[in-house]
Amino acid sequence: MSPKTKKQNEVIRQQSIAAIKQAALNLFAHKGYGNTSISAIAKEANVSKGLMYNYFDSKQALLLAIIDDAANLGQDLLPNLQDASILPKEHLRNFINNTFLWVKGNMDYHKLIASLIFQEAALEVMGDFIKLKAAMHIQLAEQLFQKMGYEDPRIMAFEFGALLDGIFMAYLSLKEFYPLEEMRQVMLKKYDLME
Amino acid sequence: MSPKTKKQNEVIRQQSIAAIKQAALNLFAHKGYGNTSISAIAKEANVSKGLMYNYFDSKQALLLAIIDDAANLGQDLLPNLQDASILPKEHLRNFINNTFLWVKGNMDYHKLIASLIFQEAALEVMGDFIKLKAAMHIQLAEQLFQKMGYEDPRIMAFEFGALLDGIFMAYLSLKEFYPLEEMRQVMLKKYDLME
Amino acid sequence: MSPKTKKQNEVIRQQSIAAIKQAALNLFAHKGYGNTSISAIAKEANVSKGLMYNYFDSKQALLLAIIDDAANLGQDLLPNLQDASILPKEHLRNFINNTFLWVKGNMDYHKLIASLIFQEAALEVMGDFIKLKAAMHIQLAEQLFQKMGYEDPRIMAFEFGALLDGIFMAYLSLKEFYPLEEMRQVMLKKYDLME
Amino acid sequence: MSPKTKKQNEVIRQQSIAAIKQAALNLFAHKGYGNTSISAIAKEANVSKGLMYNYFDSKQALLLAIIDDAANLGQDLLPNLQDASILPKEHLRNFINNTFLWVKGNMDYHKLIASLIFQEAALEVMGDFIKLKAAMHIQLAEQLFQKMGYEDPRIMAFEFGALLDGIFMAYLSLKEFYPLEEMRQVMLKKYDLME
DNA sequence: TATGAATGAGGTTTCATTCAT
DNA sequence: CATGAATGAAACCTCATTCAT
Repeated sequence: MSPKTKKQNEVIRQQSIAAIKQAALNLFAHKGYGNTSISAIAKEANVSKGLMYNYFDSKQALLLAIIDDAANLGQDLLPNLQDASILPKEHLRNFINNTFLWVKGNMDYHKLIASLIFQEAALEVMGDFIKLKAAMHIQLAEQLFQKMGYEDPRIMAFEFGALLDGIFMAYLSLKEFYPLEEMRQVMLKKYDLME
Repeated sequence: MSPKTKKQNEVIRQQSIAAIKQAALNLFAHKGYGNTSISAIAKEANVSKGLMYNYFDSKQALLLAIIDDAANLGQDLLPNLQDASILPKEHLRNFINNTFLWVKGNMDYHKLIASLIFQEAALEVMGDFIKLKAAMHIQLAEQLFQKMGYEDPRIMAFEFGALLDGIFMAYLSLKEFYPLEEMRQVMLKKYDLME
Repeated sequence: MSPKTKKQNEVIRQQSIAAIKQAALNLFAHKGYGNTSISAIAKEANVSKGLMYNYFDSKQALLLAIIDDAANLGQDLLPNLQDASILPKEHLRNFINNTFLWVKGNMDYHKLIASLIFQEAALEVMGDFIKLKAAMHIQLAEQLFQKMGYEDPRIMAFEFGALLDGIFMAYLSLKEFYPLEEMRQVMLKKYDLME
Repeated sequence: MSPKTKKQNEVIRQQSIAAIKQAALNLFAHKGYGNTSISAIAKEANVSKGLMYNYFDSKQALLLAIIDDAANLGQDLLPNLQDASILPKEHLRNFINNTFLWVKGNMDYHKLIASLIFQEAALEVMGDFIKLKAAMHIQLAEQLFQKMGYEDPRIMAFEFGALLDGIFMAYLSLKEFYPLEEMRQVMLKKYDLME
């Protein structure tokens, strides 16, 4: 009966938004964006369809919000090259280890993004966000390889990126049957990063 | 006055079927299976919606027919390991070269299949066809690495597969901006297959 | 190579027409008019769809042609009341016996007509043909009952008609499980027509 | 500001469901199930096509729901033979009177069910529901005739059923032109049930 | 803030009918 | 006389979105 305080409302809002995003991510990742209906998301999140439209303008807006979250989460992976107190080798090792950790812990985000890469319509909507990120990774790797004195850092960066992408793609497909940990070791060994 | 001969009809049928498959492959690959309507396919193929259903029982049957074509095309890539007159090294070199050629020449097929990997609904329908094929490639690579005397052929095969997948995935995304030819050289060098 | 004579052509025509009607009757009766496609009829009749349209202007025209055949076949059932050399009792006995024979021998016709009775659209198309026929039967029975000296021949005729219709309706539903022969005996006994 | 209460929603739901069923029954009965489109039902019920699918999974499910309603309505017709305080004669009289009343008051239900009997496809879907019911009626009549001391109750029951079916069939066809009330009297007299 | 009944555009599919040969 | 490839209207159905409460 008594009206909720602003703070209480804000908490409720955040909870609802989080539940919706969580449900949507789960369904988008496993069934695909096109095969997931708003009704299904609402049911999974235990809210009404109407509420979803209070927080997100459209199904597409919901997708973009999720992608955005993924991007923000991913930021932490990037080593700060400006930090001169850390050796390039260490940077690379951290990057590899962090990336493996992130993918293992955020399979749904990774799966969703991967599934969108092959849809031009999706790519347009996502405003080059993905391509940009891929380019950034490659560039960063190139700089590290250069600092480490490798001969052809650009091509090495491409190889590095392909290896990571290919490993994670197979992992998404095979899941627990894929030797993910062994592949991490392979990568560390390949760039002479074993501790 | 008389009806068309059987041969004439067969030619017409094959032309229509080819046009429909071609249009569908094109749209499926670029827009995604779920985002492509029968109407769009019919318009692209310059036939009526109804005609598609003369030749394919459903949209899904059309997809399966296209996947089947891809599978048949892909058969030729696999080196015949039984052929003892060819060295393992040569086998591997051929496999790599053929695969690069195939992907370059059949980008749409590759894109379509890649896009389906991340859709569980699609995977079920395709009856493990894709997983099977992937497994076959890995197994084949493992056998070759073993014959070539490498130490841990299984993990090497996984690395090999990841590298190929990652390269092609990036290529599909970046197209002419991706250094595909240089990556082929990288692979040949990596396994000491330069001529 | 040599052109067929007119007579030969006429024979072929009649064969094709008969085959089409036969197939259509069969399918209409068992699957229903609405659930039977022209393709199915053509396949069942072993002719092309186009040929059907040579002989019948439309699916509906084909239905009407079949109904017409049924009507003509049914004409023979009606006893000729003008023939004074036959007693009313004998007329009635013949009518009953002939009707049972006809229904048993022409289940498909009967089933088809019965299924159309409940569809107003069909009734309109069939131009009151069925209502007329039913009325004729009732009127005829009424005349016979009158001649036989019964008290309320009109109501008796309605009862007579209802009994016949009800028996045949159940027979169509239960087929060999229905005691058709026994019901014929019931009717003959009821009107004191046993020989 | 606040959402509708559960009770309000339930009322709305039931109203919509009733309107849809009513419209569908009307059209199914008069035009036939196969000749009635969802669009037509929606228009007749003054709702959108989509709403029908909120409440019924398919056109067929809608049909089944209507048949189910008819079955429930029809339950009341069956006399309770266990009730020893009522004479068989009375039971039979009640059954006849109730059935005539029911058919007069529920012509559409009766017409629909009758029309479905002749469609094998429909019969399969309805899971022998209709055949079962018919068999029940016959069996019940047989028991009554036996208790009443008739000689051949089984055949009498078949005759009884045929008469009822035939009367109602003709009534559905001729409507107000059919002497339904007189036929009821005929039946009561026939089994010596006049009060 | 929250609900879910309702909508309607658009998707997949069927099939009577046409027509070039 | 005969064929069957092709069409397109109309059927069934789905679902993102709106809106009264």
